[in-house]
Amino acid sequence: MNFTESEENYIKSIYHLQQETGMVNTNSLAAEMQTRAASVTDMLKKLSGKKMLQYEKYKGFKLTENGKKVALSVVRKHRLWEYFLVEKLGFEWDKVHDIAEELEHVSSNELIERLQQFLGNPSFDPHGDPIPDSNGKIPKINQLNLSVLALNKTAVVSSVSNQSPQMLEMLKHYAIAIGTSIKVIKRFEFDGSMEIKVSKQPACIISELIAKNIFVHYDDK
Amino acid sequence: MNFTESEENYIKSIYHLQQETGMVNTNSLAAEMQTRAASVTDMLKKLSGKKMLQYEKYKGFKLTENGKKVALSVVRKHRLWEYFLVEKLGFEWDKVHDIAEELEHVSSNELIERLQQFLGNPSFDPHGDPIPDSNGKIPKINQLNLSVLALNKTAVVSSVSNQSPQMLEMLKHYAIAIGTSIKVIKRFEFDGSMEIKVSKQPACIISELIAKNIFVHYDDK
DNA sequence: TTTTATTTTTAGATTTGTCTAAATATTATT
DNA sequence: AATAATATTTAGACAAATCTAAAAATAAAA
Repeated sequence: MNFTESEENYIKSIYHLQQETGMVNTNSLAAEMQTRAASVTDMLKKLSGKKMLQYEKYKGFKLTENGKKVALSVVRKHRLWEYFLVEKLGFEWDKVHDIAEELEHVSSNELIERLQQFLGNPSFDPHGDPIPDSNGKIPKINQLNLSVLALNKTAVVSSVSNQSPQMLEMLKHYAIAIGTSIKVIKRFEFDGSMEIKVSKQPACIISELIAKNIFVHYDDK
Repeated sequence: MNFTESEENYIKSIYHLQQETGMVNTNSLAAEMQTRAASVTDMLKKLSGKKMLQYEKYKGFKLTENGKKVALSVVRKHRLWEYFLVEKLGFEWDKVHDIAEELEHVSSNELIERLQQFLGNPSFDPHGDPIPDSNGKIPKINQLNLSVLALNKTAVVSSVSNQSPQMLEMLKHYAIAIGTSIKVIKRFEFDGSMEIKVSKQPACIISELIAKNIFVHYDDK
């Protein structure tokens, strides 16, 4: 089946929202899409006509299996393009989102298969988010939030949930990136900040807010 | 100024047509765009409102200087993406046109500047067509048609005007590609066919039609 | 359990790009 | 120069995606 750019964007947003909440409601989707509830309702009808949605008036909605497939294919394209932009074209990660939003709607499947190969079949995008394979399978990783990592256990930064320029600036300052080794030396009860040790850096202190946006996994050597 | 995908496509088509004829008329543009004359008229009004066109009702039209700039920027993007698809992703040249038609509308200027650098600032796309630079300047090459190349003068294939799968198949068979050295040994009056010598290949005969689609230039060593 | 507030949907309008059919202009032919 | 043929434009309609304002359904509060 064929989808317009707008339909793909709605499907992708619904996918992201239902990851959190299971069921999605009109207003939250309107907020996510930066549009009006009335516009959302119109699109819901269209998508449910195309069997992308389980939708009951006034009750909320979620993607069908087919809907999920479409969502994953868009997410896959988005993340592969982000990887391309950062790794091949040298963009900073906070600059790639909007461009990938456009590239993800280019329709050729062969393009995306070849791109994936060209990039060396990456499993994670530059923010650490997993890249679904062509069957929609998502690579899993046992990650936990840095704010709950056991003391003095070395772990590896696997993803960062806030991808703003401000966050990037801070992470650069602390020399933290995806793949960096990190351990927590001490936590301070007063404000939740913590002393950490980043590989090859002197120990330093980060705020609770930063920690909550960093996910790590144990190095499975 | 901002342009829709549709506006960009019209501007690009007008550009290509006016290269041939100077002035463009409604019906030929409708044919080129695979649409109806009435739709063309509607768009002409819109583009002339945006000062992209010199347009007089019933008289024909052509791009303004600003219009040409927009056209060249779209052509640039198209050809850079074609280069990427062939050289980096390994597509055959007859498969890249439709994909580049979509990619050319991705709007980021930084993207295209970085792509150009990443590709090594190519001057010609995989079909031998020149790639305008960021100022709209088009690299020139003194090319002539293979059908009028002087006998026994070695030249280099610089572009091929028919880019169909059928043409590609023939060229592969003759081991002719962009950059291949070639000379004409003999012309046959009977049907315009000619005996040629392609580097490292035994001499062979090609039809007049093939020759007319191949452009060459003298190797300026 | 009414009343109030919130959420969601409908109704109707708007913009963009397209279409068909009819009207008008231009060009070619007798 | 009148008529026929062709090219172009207008008028009016339609689908997609959006919007505002109002109505209807649901949830929360008194």
